[in-house]
Amino acid sequence: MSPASLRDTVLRAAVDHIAEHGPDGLSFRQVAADAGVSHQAPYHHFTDRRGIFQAIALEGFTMFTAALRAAEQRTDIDSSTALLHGYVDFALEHKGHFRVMFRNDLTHIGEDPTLAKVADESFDVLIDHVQRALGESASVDDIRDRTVTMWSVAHGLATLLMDGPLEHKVGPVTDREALVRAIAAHSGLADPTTSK
Amino acid sequence: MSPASLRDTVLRAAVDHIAEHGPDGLSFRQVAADAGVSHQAPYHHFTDRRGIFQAIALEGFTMFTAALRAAEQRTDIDSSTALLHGYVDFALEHKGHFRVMFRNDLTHIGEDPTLAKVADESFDVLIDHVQRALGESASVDDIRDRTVTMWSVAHGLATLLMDGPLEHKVGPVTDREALVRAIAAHSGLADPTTSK
DNA sequence: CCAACTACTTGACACTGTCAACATGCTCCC
DNA sequence: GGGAGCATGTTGACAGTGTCAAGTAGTTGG
Repeated sequence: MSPASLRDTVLRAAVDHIAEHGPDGLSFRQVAADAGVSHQAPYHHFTDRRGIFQAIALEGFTMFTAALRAAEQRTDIDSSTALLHGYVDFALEHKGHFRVMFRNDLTHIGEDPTLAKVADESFDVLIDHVQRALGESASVDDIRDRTVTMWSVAHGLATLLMDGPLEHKVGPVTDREALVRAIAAHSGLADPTTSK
Repeated sequence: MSPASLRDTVLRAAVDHIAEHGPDGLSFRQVAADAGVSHQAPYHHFTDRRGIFQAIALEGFTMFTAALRAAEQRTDIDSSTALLHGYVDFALEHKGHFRVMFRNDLTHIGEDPTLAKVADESFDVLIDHVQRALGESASVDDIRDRTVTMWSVAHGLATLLMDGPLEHKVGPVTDREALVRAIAAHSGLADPTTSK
């Protein structure tokens, strides 16, 4: 097994497991056993159990930033709706990462400057977007409030869709595209005067 | 220790612990020890570890429904903003419960009809509110979309405030009242009958 | 009065994360 | 070339965890 391979094997196994069963049941020893390696081998790639989560979150936020930036470039829908779409789609398509990224108790992001920086870049995509949409004359407070609004809608929708209570309550979402579009409209996100 | 007392003691200790350290570090044996009782005693009140979380979620959703209904009655602000306020305030004032309520992996709400029913009642407050606000003529789709929007904003804001990334990014929220009000306004939540 | 039940105990088991000490191969440098 | 150092892995041990099993007081009801 080449140098980076075991690390990668463990990481992918962990992400897959988390996507399906959540982060809590994840066993350090189990992933080691699944990789056909001794129970201590992963310790040479991650300082401890938390290290795996930090690595997953790091990878996740990196992909997240790229996904949001890419979504913003869509030309078929207004950029705010596109950003909302990108946020929700990423969460649902990368559950293994997303489930960890916002779990402070798992990552202790405050104690990991590298991780904090990468996470910041993701959020900056949102802030920059709002800033650009509102123009130079916008007040700091206005930018803040709109960013928080957009972020709340996106994050709330993503987590509600991912964890189930929403679908259980309002029925299965057959057309995510339409739902996201409707919510963007209803939440004032897609207002033509504030989008590109 | 009287009959219901140990159950209550364990429950309260668990809620307190979760509010401070999250649900994952919670140790069945530790709470038993803290209560000055043998490590197996709690099993007579909760079938297993999950049973504690189900009990917490049950209690949580019951309080949540009451809190949302109470918030809706406020007369100083419009009822949609009030509901948003109620949602966010409950989350931040009952972290120990809220952290568990939406963690399907902890409660397995689908396997517990009683819990599912109580949770449904909470969400019904939102649905009923939107239905009442939109009036009889509103289409099913419209009600659904607006409910999901409102729910997303509320849930997103609550979780982002609770887990920190928001405050870390946009600075500490000194005036939650004002922030909630601004978000309600920006997200078209305030007075849904005249927005859009 | 005794059988059933509730509330709780002690004891054991497999499993977990982590510390420690040891093996093995690769690379670098004198 | 050869040894030092390091990365990668191993086995062994430890305390702590959730949970099954069996036993013990105290209460209750027929």
